[in-house]
Amino acid sequence: MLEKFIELVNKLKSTTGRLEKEAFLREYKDNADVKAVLYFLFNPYIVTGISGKKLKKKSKSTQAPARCLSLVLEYFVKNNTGRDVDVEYLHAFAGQYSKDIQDIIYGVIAKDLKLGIQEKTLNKVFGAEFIPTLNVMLAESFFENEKYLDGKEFVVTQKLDGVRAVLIFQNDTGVFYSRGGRVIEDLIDLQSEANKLDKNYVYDGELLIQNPKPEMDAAEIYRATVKITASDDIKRGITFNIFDKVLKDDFIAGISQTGALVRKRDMVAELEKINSELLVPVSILFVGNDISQIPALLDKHTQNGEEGIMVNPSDSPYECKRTKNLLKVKKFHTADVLVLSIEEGGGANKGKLGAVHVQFMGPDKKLYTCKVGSGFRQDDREMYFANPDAIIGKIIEIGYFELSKNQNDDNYSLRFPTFKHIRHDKTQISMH
DNA sequence: CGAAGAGGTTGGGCCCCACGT
DNA sequence: ACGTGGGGCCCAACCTCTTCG
Repeated sequence: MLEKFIELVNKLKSTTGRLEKEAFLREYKDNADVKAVLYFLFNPYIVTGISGKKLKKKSKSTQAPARCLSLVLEYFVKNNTGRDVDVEYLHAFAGQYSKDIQDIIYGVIAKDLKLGIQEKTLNKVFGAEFIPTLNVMLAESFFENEKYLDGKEFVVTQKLDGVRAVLIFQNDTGVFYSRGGRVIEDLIDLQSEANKLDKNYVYDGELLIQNPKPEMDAAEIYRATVKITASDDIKRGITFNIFDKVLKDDFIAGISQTGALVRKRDMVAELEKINSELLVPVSILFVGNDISQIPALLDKHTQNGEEGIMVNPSDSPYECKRTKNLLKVKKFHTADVLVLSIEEGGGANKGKLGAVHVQFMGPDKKLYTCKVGSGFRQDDREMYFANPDAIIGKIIEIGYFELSKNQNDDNYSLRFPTFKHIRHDKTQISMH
């Protein structure tokens, strides 16, 4: 099993061409052993509890190595909580091999082996059922795709900052799935309300806490929602805010040709009839073709702490992928912040800049720190890591969505921070 | 030659689990 | 018994490369 897999790894690493990678994979179409490793590596529902930091732990005891890789995979499917004994078990097995092979074994168990292929390529070669996935419609940015709306009528709805969920009926039972395809268990009240819906359809929406306190802003409501949906307890007090409705057969096929406006009006009509406190229609705010209305609508729906708005062309399909037929309109802030230090990256960014630690000013005029690691280009990452003084102590402009807080301390941080450029003309921190 | 597709980086913050005190 | 750190997953943004049309 291991030898053949390593042979494939070496072939995949020998090229950057996707078609060539697909051809290599095709050679192993009938090799159940190799496919089993790929399945383990790319099935998102298999987790091992082992990653970088755990791998650095040194073994305290020695144990006899497992006989073969398939036993190791089997072991980690069952033992996935990341105990020291599990790390030792892995070290014992990997220790029998040379450095190169060890790296591959560790990459498989930590599930971070980079081969330039992922689930999409595997399913293209081995069939759509090979790696189980769930794909929902994801949005592109409005400001980068404004032209796409030219001459089209479109529908505007509110953008909700909660937890994305799709409701799919299986054997007459409503099951809620997260964006990553995980079942969201124990939403007992919502599941019983869901029985009132048409079971031939899939409902797409956002989970949010039911009665947020008036003083809570959108960020606090989001955190309160995650707190409940991510816990193992029974999940009560959650509403399902539905923004789309698609025939189940179409959803499984990956596209529904029914236009967005028709789908949304149908959904709103159905929910008004049911009149449930927990199944809330995301109402239509605007229908028309005047793009100049969008900034005004955005202003209106960010003033009281809302996240922004969403736009679908009226007659566009529901597509189970990231698409311009769903555009998100959000306001980003910019700030000039001070770089305190830099941090090395991982993977492809090893030996290059990973992130910078920056100092910014909170609304209380006190100074806080956070990290900024997105937005750098490859040549930036190389240059700043080789010459840290080119960025440390300098003011940089960054983009961010909002100031954030966590439940552990009183510190502020920034949500979705991204690097823009160095401000050679500035010496002071300032927030906009 | 630009758009689309796919892959791989990075952030904050929540949960649960394992481990050390 | 309790605090802390790691892993996994929720929210993402953004860059790079290949292939398609």
